Amino acid sequence: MLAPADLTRHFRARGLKVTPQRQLLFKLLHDNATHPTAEALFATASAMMPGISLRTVYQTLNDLAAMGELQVLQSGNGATRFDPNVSEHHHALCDRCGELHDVYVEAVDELHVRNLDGFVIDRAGIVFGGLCAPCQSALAKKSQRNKNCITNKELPQ
Amino acid sequence: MLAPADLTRHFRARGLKVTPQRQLLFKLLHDNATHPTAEALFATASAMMPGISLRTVYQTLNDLAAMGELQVLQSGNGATRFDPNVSEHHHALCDRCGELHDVYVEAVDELHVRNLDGFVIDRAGIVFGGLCAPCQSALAKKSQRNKNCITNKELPQ
DNA sequence: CTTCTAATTTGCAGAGGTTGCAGATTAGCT
DNA sequence: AGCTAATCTGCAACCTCTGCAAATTAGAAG
Ligand SMILES: [Mn+2]
Ligand SMILES: [Mn+2]
Ligand SMILES: [Zn+2]
Ligand SMILES: [Zn+2]
Repeated sequence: MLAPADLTRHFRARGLKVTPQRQLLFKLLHDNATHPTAEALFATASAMMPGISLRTVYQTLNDLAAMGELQVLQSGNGATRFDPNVSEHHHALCDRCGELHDVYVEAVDELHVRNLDGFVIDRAGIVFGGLCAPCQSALAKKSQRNKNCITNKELPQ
Repeated sequence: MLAPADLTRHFRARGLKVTPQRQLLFKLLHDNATHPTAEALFATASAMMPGISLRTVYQTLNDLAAMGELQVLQSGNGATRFDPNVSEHHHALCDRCGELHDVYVEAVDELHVRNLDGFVIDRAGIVFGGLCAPCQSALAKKSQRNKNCITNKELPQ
């Protein structure tokens, strides 16, 4: 996504107005690598601009996505996630904390794909599943704590 | 997903009952490559068994998914799609008709992933975007029809 | 075959995410 | 300062999916 000042230009050039609400969202999104949901942005925005409407957040996110300034991602559960990083990249989704990390994958378009059956590919999106570093430590600690405990299988029925 | 007869065994073995509703869904899902949504299955099921409840369809799909007999996919828009093909495969999503095609990709785990930052990957899901064969023909025909039309750019302002 | 009971089915209400709508407000041009 | 199209807001509505409780039933047991 472009910097706030550039977005301002782009919006005006398209006959769109640059309101305080939009400027705030431009700032909150710029360089934001958290892949926030609309609700998450709304929460942050509300703290800085009480009274801003969730509807406005959605509106602005949709506008930015339509302009190609945001990538739209589907988070496994419910809410859509918005990604200001529109460079070619992919994601690693942690099974434990649910966070999405940006990853860069090489030679994606050299993958050998079978059964295409005439389908013409023009892009690819990869989501890796696994555990992020912090969650690995957390799980390691937990299994350490349980080392002396009897397991379910060992319990008397 | 296993064949209906085998699912019946598995369900009974787990103390789950095999009702007519479930049997119908087993049949509708077996070898079904359409990646149907719950609503789609409900529509088909309703035609064959009037009165079946959408709630029951969801329940059975969730049970099957929990047993590992169905893969759960997120269709870009809203509804979850269910996939009885649980072998390792990926998908091609048509931009025009929205259908998902099964594709098989080789050497996925040999991809070079940068910026992992300690993340440990244990699986990958790839969605390719593009146009399926039928939609390519359809679009070719449409552009053929428009060949003699003046474009917007050429219109007198 | 009858009886029994835990599992299942249903219908409906309700949660979560997102959009349509219309009246009040305002950015930005003149 | 005035004008007007674009925007903001609040709310209702929509869609997908789940929780709940009463009615039904599969399948085991006698
Ligand atoms: Mn990203
Ligand atoms: Mn599939
Ligand atoms: Zn994590
Ligand atoms: Zn298509």
